[in-house]
Amino acid sequence: MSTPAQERAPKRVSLSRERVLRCAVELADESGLAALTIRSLAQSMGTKAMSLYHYVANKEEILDGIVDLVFSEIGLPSAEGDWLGEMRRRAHDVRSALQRHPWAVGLLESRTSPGPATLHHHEATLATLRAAGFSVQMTAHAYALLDSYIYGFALQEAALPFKGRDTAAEVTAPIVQLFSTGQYPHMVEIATEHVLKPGYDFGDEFDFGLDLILDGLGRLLETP
Amino acid sequence: MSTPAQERAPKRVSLSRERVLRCAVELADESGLAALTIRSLAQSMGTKAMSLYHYVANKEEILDGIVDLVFSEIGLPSAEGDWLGEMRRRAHDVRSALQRHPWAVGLLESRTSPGPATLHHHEATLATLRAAGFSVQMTAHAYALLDSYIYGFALQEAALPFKGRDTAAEVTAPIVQLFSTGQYPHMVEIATEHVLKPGYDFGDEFDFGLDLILDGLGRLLETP
DNA sequence: AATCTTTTTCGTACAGCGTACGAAAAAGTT
DNA sequence: AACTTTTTCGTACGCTGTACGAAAAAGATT
Repeated sequence: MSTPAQERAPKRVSLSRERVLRCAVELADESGLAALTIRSLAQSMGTKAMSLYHYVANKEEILDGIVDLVFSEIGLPSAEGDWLGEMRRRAHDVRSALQRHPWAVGLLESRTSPGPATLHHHEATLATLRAAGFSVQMTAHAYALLDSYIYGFALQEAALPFKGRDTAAEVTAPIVQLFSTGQYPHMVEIATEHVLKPGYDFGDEFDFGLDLILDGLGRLLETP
Repeated sequence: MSTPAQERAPKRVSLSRERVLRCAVELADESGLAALTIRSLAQSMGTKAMSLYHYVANKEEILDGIVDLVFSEIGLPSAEGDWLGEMRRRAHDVRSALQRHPWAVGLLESRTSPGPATLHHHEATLATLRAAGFSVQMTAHAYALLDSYIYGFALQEAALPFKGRDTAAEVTAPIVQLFSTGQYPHMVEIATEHVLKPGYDFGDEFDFGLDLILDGLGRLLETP
């Protein structure tokens, strides 16, 4: 080690738009979206701020780019497979991608120009629903419903002060203590009888809603 | 008019935490979250930046505060009413609040300390579900599902480049032109046969998903 | 009315942000 | 070796949140 281990060695790598975006994702994953500044990104790539502007027009383009990069990680559903399985798998894939990159959820709200990976993803999903027999209208309804649920779940998950199995207790217990016998009896009830139970993971709630939705959609497909 | 009509008259008003937050909401509504800076907020109140810090500790507290203010606009569901009607009304209320204040959706992801109005809202919703006969576990499932859907829908709505009835065409038509006979046939299909139809409003999709979800929950309540 | 105390305002300053501009350096071509 | 193109980046500007301490205003007490 030449540098006295103050930070991750900024290994100098030949630049490119692709690499800028990949490093941006990495940096956001490690340190959060707020830490993703042009200067810090440049430093993590072993270069200087203004050098990046040869590959991206501005920061907006970086944000658009990393959102599309997240979508590119998600496998495309197949119109040939059974739609229920494909939609369930897709839902899980999208959720886990948004779990790996929690900052992406907050970015979705402000990105209005989808990238190519995003467009391909939408196209493949629509194709699968249409092939399943849904009408054009029904496909629009179903897609809006599914994505609303997935994004909303990811949004709530990103806002949680804890993450994963058995990690809620540390945060929740003192709050419950504070509220007990107070003005929030039902929140305390949910906390003590559900959240604080061993093995609790908010992520487990995902399948409940997903199955209910897919069930409802399946019902509508059968009885037109 | 003394000042030559350059901006909205910054009517000097006696300060208070309450008023700071209210003005912050107003400013974010009018000019977007990015325009909500300490300096611009101060100017809109006819005072100077540092004066605000006597009422709020920092900007984070302002963001927490305005999110809670949005929740305070939403009527509380009643545990006495029929749960289905109450939950439907609540869903619509939350959605329209997030439509009035689109910036709030993006803020939800980063706020981990809910304010009093938010807590009261959660408490009342949980109470209604429990009173309807849902078990503790089922209430947790139902709440996560409903809020995921509502937030996710609001998120997608906020990301749309158009808003309201018959406004999609202007934005969508040129894109369809660009893509037609191209690699996105199903997106074009949805656009031409659904989105571009007169009277289209993405907001109308909300009820489809909401009814499907409430239907599914009702079914689970009856057959335990 | 004068003095003292507390509350409220805000001028100045600083580090960090995105990025415009143009020069310097490097790489590629002839 | 000379010229051209591509790539790097030093400097500077206006913006951000906010630390610090002084100034001003308001209230209290004598």
